[in-house]
Amino acid sequence: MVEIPKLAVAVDLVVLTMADGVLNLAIVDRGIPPFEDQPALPGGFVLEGESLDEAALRELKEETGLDLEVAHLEQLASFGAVDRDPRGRVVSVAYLVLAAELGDLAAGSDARGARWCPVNDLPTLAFDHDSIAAVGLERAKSKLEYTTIATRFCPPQFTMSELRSVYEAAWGVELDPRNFSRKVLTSRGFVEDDGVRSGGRGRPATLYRAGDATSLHPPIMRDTAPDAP
Amino acid sequence: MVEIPKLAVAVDLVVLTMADGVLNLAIVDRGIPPFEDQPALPGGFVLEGESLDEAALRELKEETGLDLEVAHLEQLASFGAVDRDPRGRVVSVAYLVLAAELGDLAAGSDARGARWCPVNDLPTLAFDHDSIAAVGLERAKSKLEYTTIATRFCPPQFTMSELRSVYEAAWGVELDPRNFSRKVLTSRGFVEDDGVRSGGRGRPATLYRAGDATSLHPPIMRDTAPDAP
DNA sequence: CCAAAAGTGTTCATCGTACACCCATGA
DNA sequence: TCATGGGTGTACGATGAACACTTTTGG
Repeated sequence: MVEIPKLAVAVDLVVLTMADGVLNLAIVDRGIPPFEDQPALPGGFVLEGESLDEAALRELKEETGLDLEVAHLEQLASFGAVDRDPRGRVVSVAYLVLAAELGDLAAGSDARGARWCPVNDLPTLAFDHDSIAAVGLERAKSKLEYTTIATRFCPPQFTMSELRSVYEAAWGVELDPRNFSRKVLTSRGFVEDDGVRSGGRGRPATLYRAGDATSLHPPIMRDTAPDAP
Repeated sequence: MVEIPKLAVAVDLVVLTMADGVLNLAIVDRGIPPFEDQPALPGGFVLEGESLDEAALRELKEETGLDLEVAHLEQLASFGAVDRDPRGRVVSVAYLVLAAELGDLAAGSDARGARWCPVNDLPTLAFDHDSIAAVGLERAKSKLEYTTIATRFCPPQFTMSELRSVYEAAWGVELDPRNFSRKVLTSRGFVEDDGVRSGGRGRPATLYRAGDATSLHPPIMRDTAPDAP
């Protein structure tokens, strides 16, 4: 058999959470070259004995302390430009992680620090991580339309307002609370009743938890801007 | 710096075409172990000096003679189970290729033969290629809904019936020719007028060519089966 | 003139949107 | 009882499905 070229394979994580009414991205400050001290996505190399998903889970745990109980993880895309890493040839498999609001991040092994950053105010990231983050953001926005992942941005119990604010923050629009509520409640399996929350001003809100359904039919469509005239 | 593990990286191609009114998948018969003589997806290892996309294009050219003039190519997903290849650790980046009807396939370097196979009558494939093919098929079906890729299954000039038959074959449904025509023609940029074809029985059909648009708003939705009662 | 294929017009149910209105609580 | 937030009912325009009907060719 001819010789098989071998390449370094990394996983990079686009970790999104909802905090203070805006989407936030997890960022680490690199503690080692290349791009030392520059912000980047959390991630690391895939080891020989682990699958891609296992590597993503391990990095997720190491960098954010999250596990799958509270987060949604899915593969995003792979990035393999020859010169994307100055150290040499590295193929990166990007993952998308969605989670409810978390505490502060603890810096991982080769990171100087880790923090949340509002997606509308992102710094320039190392490597091609700007592109990767952009792909992840767009995927998250578009999956809100036809899946129930919005519930993954919410705590186990949430109100209709909280769920709606996920859509509003991600899409940058205002949605009619009444029509939104109806749409969610008539989508079988999107949410289940789970008690009532009193304590705030105004009428107590019904609490919901995520339902069994993963896809939405019909979708909740955002008005993607039609072509310019 | 700590040592970086290196892995073999392959690209595998899910090449779909429309022939005889059904979707067909490109299959090669392996000429070398492992899985010698078994059917598999076309593909091969990524070389050190080429990007993932370049590797996919190269394999596409080698295995089918296609180039991007006539085909649509997009990344599908990456597969990285530790034991997916008996030779050792191989991460595979799968690509989806859509093309109009092509001639016969020429077997590539390490393939004994290559052929088209109707997707409803697929043999068991080597490695985890069954899963990869399934993901590719599902992706193609679902992209018909909200993108204009259906035109990629058609020759440069096509009739409305031909375009409709793409949807009917992929989804296994019958669509009303009149409503379908209206929907396509009112989606700006989906198709452009391109003459008339006479010669068959009946009224001559208008010819169309692919338009500029890539996404459809609103989508053409298939009735995904609602949850069982 | 008839069959076959392409395309138009019309009707009706359904869905999204906008918004008036009612409900339940804390201060 | 008022302000505040939560939720229902209703009217209207847009969209999709079903299908009668016209148009244009070949035999």
